This record gives sequence, structure tokens and C-alpha cells, in this order.
Amino acid sequence: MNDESIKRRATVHDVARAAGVSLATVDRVLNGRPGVRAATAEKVEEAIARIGFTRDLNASLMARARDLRLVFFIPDGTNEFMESLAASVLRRAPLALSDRLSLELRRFRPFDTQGLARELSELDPRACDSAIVVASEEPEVLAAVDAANRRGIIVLTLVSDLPGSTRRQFVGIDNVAAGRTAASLMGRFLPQGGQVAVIAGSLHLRDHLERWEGFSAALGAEFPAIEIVGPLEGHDERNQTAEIVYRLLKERPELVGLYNLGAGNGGLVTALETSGKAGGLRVVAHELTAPTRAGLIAGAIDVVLDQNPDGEIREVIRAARALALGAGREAETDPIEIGIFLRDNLR
Amino acid sequence: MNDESIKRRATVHDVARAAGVSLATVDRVLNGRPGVRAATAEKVEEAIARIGFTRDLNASLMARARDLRLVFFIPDGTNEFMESLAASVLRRAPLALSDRLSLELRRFRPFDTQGLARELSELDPRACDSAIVVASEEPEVLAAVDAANRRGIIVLTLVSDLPGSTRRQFVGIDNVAAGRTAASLMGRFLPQGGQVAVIAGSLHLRDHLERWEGFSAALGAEFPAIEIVGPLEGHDERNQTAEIVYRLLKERPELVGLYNLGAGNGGLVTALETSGKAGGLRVVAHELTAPTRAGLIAGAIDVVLDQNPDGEIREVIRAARALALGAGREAETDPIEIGIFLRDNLR
DNA sequence: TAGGTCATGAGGCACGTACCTCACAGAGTG
DNA sequence: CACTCTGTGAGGTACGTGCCTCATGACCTA
Repeated sequence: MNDESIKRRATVHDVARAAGVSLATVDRVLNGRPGVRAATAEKVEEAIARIGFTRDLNASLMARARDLRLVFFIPDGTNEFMESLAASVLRRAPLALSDRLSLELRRFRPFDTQGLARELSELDPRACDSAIVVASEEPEVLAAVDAANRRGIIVLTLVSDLPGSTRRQFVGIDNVAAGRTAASLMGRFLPQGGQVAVIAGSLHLRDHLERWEGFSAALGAEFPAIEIVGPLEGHDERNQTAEIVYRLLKERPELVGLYNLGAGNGGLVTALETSGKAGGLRVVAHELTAPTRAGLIAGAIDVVLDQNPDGEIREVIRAARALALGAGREAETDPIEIGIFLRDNLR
Repeated sequence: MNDESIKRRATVHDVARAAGVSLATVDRVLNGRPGVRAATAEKVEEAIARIGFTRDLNASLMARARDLRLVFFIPDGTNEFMESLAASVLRRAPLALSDRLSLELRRFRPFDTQGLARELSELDPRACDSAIVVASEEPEVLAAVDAANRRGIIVLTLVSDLPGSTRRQFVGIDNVAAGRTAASLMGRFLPQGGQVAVIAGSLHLRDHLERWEGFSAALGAEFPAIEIVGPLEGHDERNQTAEIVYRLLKERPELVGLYNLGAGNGGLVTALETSGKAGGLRVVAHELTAPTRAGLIAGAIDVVLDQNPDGEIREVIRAARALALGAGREAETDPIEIGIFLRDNLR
């Protein structure tokens, strides 16, 4: 073993030499092109493993004439959280360019799974390397993801996973843990016990159901002095959510806490403030957006649990880049942490 | 304006053409090499701005034969937080390699600022592109940073900043905000008020002083029912910290809360547990390490504020890469968020 | 005026991979 | 035997930048 082999990183040339094949064959194996016998491919794989070759992602990206193209599919509409995801994509686009990543953002009508499926199917694999999808679990979406995957587009799921599909990776938080965290905070805020109301968007949404499960389980196990009211469904809509809060405050003056595990926080804050109850009971909500931020500052909300949309975009970009450049079967991403925000650590 | 100029990203060739100079001159300007008249450099800068040229970081890294070398200087010793910083560097080293980043970790004896200064001075600019330093604010360190900077090494500070130096960037959290956050949590945990003790490592440490300021200011302003005991100094040492806690618990049985804004949490947890007081009072500590994690799980600690060492390493690597490849005067990093950990959202 | 320095131009090689063309051997097929 | 098809080798160009050499003209100074 000479100096060279100690110091230099292995290249495709080294692989070719080690496997006793030509550069062209190594290239065919690495990039999944046809024209290699299974036995030969095996030899190459073995050599790669033996000498510890890893593809140079920079050179790889250089060599292809065009940039890596990532297309984001994010629901449109009134959901502040989705807006911040979208904003994060747009904010990162110019920076990503100097890393040869071109980011495209496509919005679709919420729940228009057919439209999403159609757009996914129409993606040209030569013009798009990876699709990043925020979507609910519907059969036509699953089918479209699988179809895109077969056509050579790497699909990643964001925020909400599609476990049955051929998506290559999921980036998002553990919602059961988020619910447990909410319970843990609420329990510590209310050592004297009392009634706590829970509001969800809809328990048919996977995230919301998981949060509810985590919350109720942890509260029941650790804080038996607290009694849960609900869950009530506000459909992530600010007016409906406000309505629910008004009714709760009127009908249950003894209420000491409120946990909104869905969206519609604008309505929550408005209802608390116009009822004069802001600050009078402990309130936990999700996602750091304009309404929840305002609620924190005004004292209407005590804690916001946040899944850090900007971090999610960052990690999903890293994962997509690594996967598209063939760094392996799955990319290593930093876990997305559940952020806890009070008035004092707002970002 | 033809198709090409719309679709393609600008390259150095485009800059040369736009500025009416040769490629070599553009290169000299870009890489700060001598031999360019100020007026000519001006022309080039103007052209860069006009056509919106950004250097291709991948190509840039490719072109230099060797990898980018980053050297981390992290204090050695018993501090768990520093260990997790170091571990994060080591964990990322193999992954970084496929991005042509070679990470080297150097430990130094805590408070051995002279040794650190010497090592910094001995760095060879040809073998090291950037130095990342976790150090306290001592004159000889500042001088060594400035010297390294003059010799062409890009210096970044991590965790603890050196504001008066020529360090190019700082990556870390806002410790005043961290202190305020601790106060805000403590206040909500203790609506009935009472005595809360504060333990610091040393108020001569910038981070600790800032946390103390944030904590006392926020508590005084928002939770007048709480009375502060201390701050007491445990010198980030587990035995001294344990001693302080033992004494506090014995002398002040009415104590309802404890805030350790420094290290030495192993001693804190031990003292609480052997006194049978674990869970009996609200405890807030800093940095998610083995002792604080154990304390959370056992119920001895309620909340841990964490500056996410792994995220800090990630961001400082990104910043160093961008700076070393000349992406601009300062690199954009994602802000490091103050993490809040309960038993239920442990990572 | 000769020699020196400085600013600049011109051009080329290298980095590691992607992707292309061409050649050729061997196997199978009619 | 001539043909096609498949697996493989050989070699090239390109990506955008860093870095090197060499040449040239301008300007300065002794």
C-alpha cells in the first residue's frame, strides 16, 4: 500500500482497476445503465465496497450539464404553516443556485389530490430529478408517487408521510411525541389540575390523530388530576375554531387549559382576546406562524410546538440532493426536532 | 438577450466578457491575488454585480486538487457539552468527505489559552482553509485569531464569540434569550411563587453572565412572586455543584425551584436524588447531555435548554465552506435555535 | 536608453464524474 | 457464412473554476 492509496480518496478509476473492468463498465453500473452482465456488475459492486469508494457528489453534479432540479408540491390556500414552507423554499432558491440546485415551487388546491396526481404524472424525468410532496394519504396520490418513481423521479414526502408508497424518504416530526410533549407541558403548568379542552382540525388527518393519541395517553398516565374536554373538531379553519373557543369559554368557565393540535389559531387567539380570557388559562398550540406568534407576544398563548418548517426544507433538500446524486439507498438527514416556543425564545 | 443568457447561470467567462477584461484578471480579483489595479478590480466587481454572477461552489471545490480542510479547536476535559460537540464533528467527518470536506478535530486543555494560541499560530495556511474555535475571550486568543486571519486562514467562532477579533463569523445562540426563556418557564411552573435558586459556572464566563442577566431581568419583570437565591458559582464542576445543591436543600427547605445555567449537572442530579428531593421542585438546566438526559428521564430535571450542538456543527461547517469558497463576505446560516427539552421530546 | 517592475492578456492543465461514440469479441440465428 | 445482438473496452469531451506559465506593453528609474 503506497502513500497515494492512503491519502487520496478512491475514484472511479480505482474501482475499475480493482474490479478488473473498464471505466465504462464501472460507469454503467454506477448509473444503472444497461449493458452489463449481472456477474460483472457484482464484481464492480464488490470492488466498490472493498476499496470504500464513494462518489464525489461535487464532481457528479459538475459533470451533468444541467443543475439538479427539485420540484416542491405544497398545498395552497389559507394555511399559514404551508405558506411558511413555501416561503422557505423560495427563500432558499437563490442560495441553492450556487450549489447547482434549482428549486421549483408548485402549489395545488388543498385536497385536490387528483390535480396533484396529474401534475406528478406529467413531470418530465429529464427536466426534474426529484419531487418533494406534502400530501395526504389518498389512493390516487400513492399511485402517482409510484408512477413517478418508476419513471425515474425520486420522490420524497415532507411533513406527512405516505408509508405505503415508493417514496424514497420521509422528512418530518414524530407527531405522537409532539402530543406527549404538549401533555407534559400542560401538566406542569397546571399542578392543581382541572379541565383542559382539546381542539383538532380533523381526527381523520394522520398528524392530528397521532398528536391526540400522544396527548391523551401522556396526560392520563402522568397527570390524572387533569380532565380532558373533547377533542372538538375545528377543521383547521379560523372561524370554526373561534366558534368552538367562544362556546367552550361560555359553557365551561372553570376551564384552565386549552390545547389546539390543529391549525386555525387566528380564531383561537381572537376568541380568547375578545372574551377577555387571554392569559387566564394555559394555552398550547402548534406551528409558529403569524397568529401563534402574535398570540405568544400578547400572552394569549403560552407555548407553541413547532416542526420548524425551514429546517424541514433544509433537510429535505439535502436528502434529495444526496439521493439524486446516488449517494446510497437512503440519505442521512438530521432529525427534525420539535421546537418549543415561548414568548422569550421566538426566532 | 438570447436564450442562453436567460437559462444559463453566469460563469467567470461571462464576467470577463462583461467587464472587458481577461479571464486571468477576473480570477485574480475573485481570489484576491495581487496584480490588479484598483480601477480594474472595480470594473470586475461592477460586472459581477451587474450580471449577477455567483461562483459555482462545486466547481470551485473541484478545481483545487485537495479537499477543503476545516480544523476544529474544542476544549478537552470533563465537560459533556464539549464532548457532544466533538462527537458531532467526528460523526460528520466521513459524510463530509463525499462533499470534499475534510474535518480535523483538535482538543486542548480548558483554559489553556496559550496552548490554543500556539496551535492556531502553527496552522499552515496551505494545509488548512478554516479554523473553527470554541474559546473564551482572552487577549492571547484574540491575537492568535487575528494572526491566523492575516495568514489567510478563515476563522469562525462557535458557541462563544470573540467580538473584538477578525473572526469572519459566529455560530451560536443568544444567551440572554436563553436566560429569559428559563425565567419564563420557571414562572409558569410556579404560579404560586416562592424561592428559586440560581447556580452558575462562573459569572466571568460571557455565556453564563448573559444567561443570568436574561433570567433575572425576565423574572423580575414578569413574575414578582418569585424570589431569587443566588447566583451561586459551581465552576462547572460536578462535585462543587453537588455541594451547593446539598447546602441549598438543607438550609432552605422552602425552595421551590432551581436553575443551573452552567454545567456540572451530574452533581446537580445526584444531589437531588440522594436528598430525596427529585421531583419535589422545578429544575431547569442547560445542555442536553448524559446527566441532564438521565435527570429528565428520572424526573429530577423538568426542562433542559439546549443549544443543539449537532446543529451548531452543521451550520458552522456550512458557513466555513461558503466562506472558504469565497461565496461572499459572510455566509448565510440558519439561526441556531434554543431547544427546549422535556422528558417527552428527547431526541 | 537600458533594465526593472507592474498590470494584464492568452492559454493550458487539472479536478472526478457523466455521457457520448466507436470498436471489437463472442454468441446466437438464419 | 454473413448477420445481428450483447457485453465490454478505449478514448474523448464537457462541466466551471483554480492555478500555473509565458508574453506584452506601459511606466518608472538610474
